[in-house]
Formats: sequence, C-alpha cells, structure tokens
Amino acid sequence: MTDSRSRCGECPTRRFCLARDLDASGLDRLSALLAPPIQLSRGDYLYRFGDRTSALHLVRSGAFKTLTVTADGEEHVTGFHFPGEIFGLTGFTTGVHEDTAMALDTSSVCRVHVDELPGLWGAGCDVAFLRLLGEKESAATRLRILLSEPRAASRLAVFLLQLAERQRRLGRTTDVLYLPVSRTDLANHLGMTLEALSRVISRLSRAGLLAMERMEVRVLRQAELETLAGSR
Amino acid sequence: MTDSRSRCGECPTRRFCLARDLDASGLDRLSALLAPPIQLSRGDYLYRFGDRTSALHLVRSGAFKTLTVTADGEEHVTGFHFPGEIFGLTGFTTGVHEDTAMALDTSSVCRVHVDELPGLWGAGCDVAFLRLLGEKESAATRLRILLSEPRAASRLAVFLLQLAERQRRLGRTTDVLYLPVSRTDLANHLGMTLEALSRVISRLSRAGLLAMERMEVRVLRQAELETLAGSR
DNA sequence: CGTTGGATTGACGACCCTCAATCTGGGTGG
DNA sequence: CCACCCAGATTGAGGGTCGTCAATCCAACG
Repeated sequence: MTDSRSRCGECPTRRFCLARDLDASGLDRLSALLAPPIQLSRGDYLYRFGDRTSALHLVRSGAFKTLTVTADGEEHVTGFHFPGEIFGLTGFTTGVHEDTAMALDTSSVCRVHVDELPGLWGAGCDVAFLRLLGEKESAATRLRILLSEPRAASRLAVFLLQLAERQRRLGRTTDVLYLPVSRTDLANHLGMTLEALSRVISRLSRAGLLAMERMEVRVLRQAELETLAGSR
Repeated sequence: MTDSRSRCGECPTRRFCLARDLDASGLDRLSALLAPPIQLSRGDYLYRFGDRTSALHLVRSGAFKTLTVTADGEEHVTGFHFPGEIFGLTGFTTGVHEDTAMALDTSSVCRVHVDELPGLWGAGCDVAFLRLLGEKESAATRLRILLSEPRAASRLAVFLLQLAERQRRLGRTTDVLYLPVSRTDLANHLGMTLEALSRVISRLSRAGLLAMERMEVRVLRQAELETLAGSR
C-alpha cells in the first residue's frame, strides 16, 4: 500500500504510459489525480460487452485480451494488450462497451475516467496521450497487414516479430516472448483455425526456428523468421 | 469564400465531426480557431510517408485512402476514409507520418494542429473527440474481423455492408454506395488478389446481388449479401 | 483410474494464389 | 478518323494451402 504521492513514481510502466514525459513532481500530481490501479487475476473480466463506458484503460502490468461477438454469433479475439497500451475506446461510440476485456494473467490496469481527461491534459500528459493513440493506430495497421498475409506461417512469423518489437520497447529481452494465450485464442486472433496454427507451430518447431510453451515463446532463429514473414 | 464566422455552420459534415455537439455560437468559435479546410483533387497527396506530423486530419467531403509500404517493399492500402472520419494519427508515434494519404476524388479536409487541441478541448469538442476515436477503433476492429474471414465473397460482402452502414450514418442512401476506388486498391485493402476480387464481383453480378462501376456500387439484394457475409 | 479439455495429426475437398492470355476502354498520334 | 497503345479488368488452367471433419494423443484433475 504505497500512498498516492509515490504510486506513479514507483510504477514499472511509467515511461510507457500517459506519465511518459513527467518528472518526479509531475508523477506525484498524476498519482493524486487518478484512482489506484485495479488488480486482476487470470480470467477476471475487466468489463463486459454492454457495460456502460465511462473510462479508458491503460495496462500497468500483465496482459489482457479483448473479444467481440459478431451478429452471427462468432467470437473474435480483437486484440492482446501489454503494459503501456491503451484500450477500451470503442465504447465511446455508443456509451456502452462493444467488446469484453479479460486478464490473461495476474495483471493491473489504470482506469482514467472521461471527467479526469481535461485535468490530465493540463498535467503534461497531452503529448503522451496523442502518442499512445498513434501507437494504437500503428499497431492496428500492422495487424491489418498481418491479416492480409495469405500464408499461415507468414502470419505467425509477423505476429511474433511484432510481439518481440513490443517487448523490446518495454526494455525486455526479445528472445523469450511473454504470451499467456491459448492456442485457440491465438488462432482466432490470427484469422486461422486451431489446426492450421498447430500445424505451423509443429513445422517451425521441428525446423528449430522457435519453441512455444503455454506462457512463452522462444525465438531461436530470428533471421529465418523474418524471411518467412516477408515471403508471400 | 465564406468568412470564418460561418464556415463550420455551413459545413455539410458538421454533425459528424468534432463540431457534432456544438450550437451556432460554438460553430462560430470553432471556425475562428481552425484554419480553413484544404481542397484537393483526385490523386493529390495530403501528406506522404516521412513528412513531419504536426496535425491530425478530419475528412470534410470526398474520400481518401491511406497506404503504407512494408519493410519488404509491399504496398498496403490501410484504409479508406469518408466524411466525419479522423485519420493520420500514426505519425504521432515518431513525429513523422508512417503512411501516405491521397484524395480519391475531389475532396476537402480539416487539419487540426496539435497546438490547437487544448483549445478544442475547452470549446466543447472533448466528447466528440473521444467519440471519433471510439468510432475509429470500432472501424478498425470490424475490419480486422472482416480480414479473418477466409472466403473472398464473405470479405467483399462484409466490406460492402460496412460501407452501407457508414453511408447510412451520414444520412445517405444505402442502395447506391459511393466508392471511388480502383479494383487494385480494393483487392489490396481486402487482403486478396486482383483476380480473386474480379472473379467474386463477376459471380455476384451475374447472380444479380450487386452492380459495381468505377465510382459506385449498387446493392440489389441486401438480404442475400448479408447471408454471404455470415456464411463461413 | 476415468474423465475432460486442449492440442496434435491425418485425409479430403474447396478455395485461392500464381502465372498467363485475352479483353476492354480511353487516350494519343499519325 | 482510325489505328495503335496502354493500363486496368476479365477469364482460364494448374497447383498449393488451408478449412473441414474426424480420430488420436496428452496432461491435469477429481
């Protein structure tokens, strides 16, 4: 139970979120403005489809997935979210969430109510906010390009390389990737069937390019993965 | 040459952009804050990959496309943008644009510099801004789901239905869709080859579901198109 | 030890990507 | 005015990949 004066100052993600540009006193001010982070366990829902939307969310630690159900009843995993990433904006269109957010692991998230945004704007978070929005759109664009890749192996390779890049920006190692995601969810997110993903993983594992376990992926030959990513 | 006091008040898109919630005096104030819209002709570049990013853009009339070139030299059409839609945020990540924006037709666009954003926040545009961001993420999500559709016919059907929905929200008819896009660009955007798209269009035209010309699409049997969209 | 859910592997068929030829319409120049 | 050209669009043939259906395997758990 750290008090509010130092909470943001001690946050491991403070260089990657709205606090990116703040100095010590700025961090204290931000801590005072915001409610304490929300703690969640694996499988906990942060919000569900149809909940009233009054805030946006920033991942502090752990990982989240968001998913939607389309008109014809199909479930789609629309994104995985790691520290420093913003999500939950879709709800602002209609005032209720259009997706469901679930913690993939022990996680924490900072909730920013819409009423608090003007205050943040004056607290030196304006540039950081735009930057987060830009990174969000960039990520969405890269995912779009990934999904128009016709071959399943290329899609997986691109996804893993993008995941490595996300981890690199957080200052983590890029040879062991943190990915607490089931095969089913990953296949769904990458736009392929569970079987197709399983085959690709088997093939690439046998070839010695990577090793996938429940929670982490080891990239053994990044160069060959990059070749795969670029070959149509 | 309308003067700044009435410019936004006369804009046909004022109910779909940042000015959404403003009354007459609010519209006057907004007109005074912003520079006049930028006029472009078909094929004109609004900005190019690598240009310095100092503003975001809102479509006032016409249509735009954005495209990126990936590391391996492939060109990808990342989006089509219609009145009331915001684009050009990716550049805020690094300070230079990561994509290129081109007018698809005679078009106009409102440019909002980052320095002007705090002023807009105080001018009653805050909720509208969040709403535009939410709509943007919603659209990105829908496109993601579209692209994970395995069959080409379903992808086209979903795209056309989403286009109809966009037009409906602008108060236009949904049986004739405005789409000033080449086959090549559309195929690229939908993640398939030119040939595959051509075949699908031929097939659906022969079946009497739709009629596609250079600039517009006629949806002749919406119900059957919806069936196609939902059938995996 | 049996059950259960997730993951893997196999066989088959449909769809799409690739390569290639043909067709169409608009613009230019002789 | 017509022949030519060129880019975009259409159509065709063949092969590879993935989706589907189904059986099997595996580990965790009661």
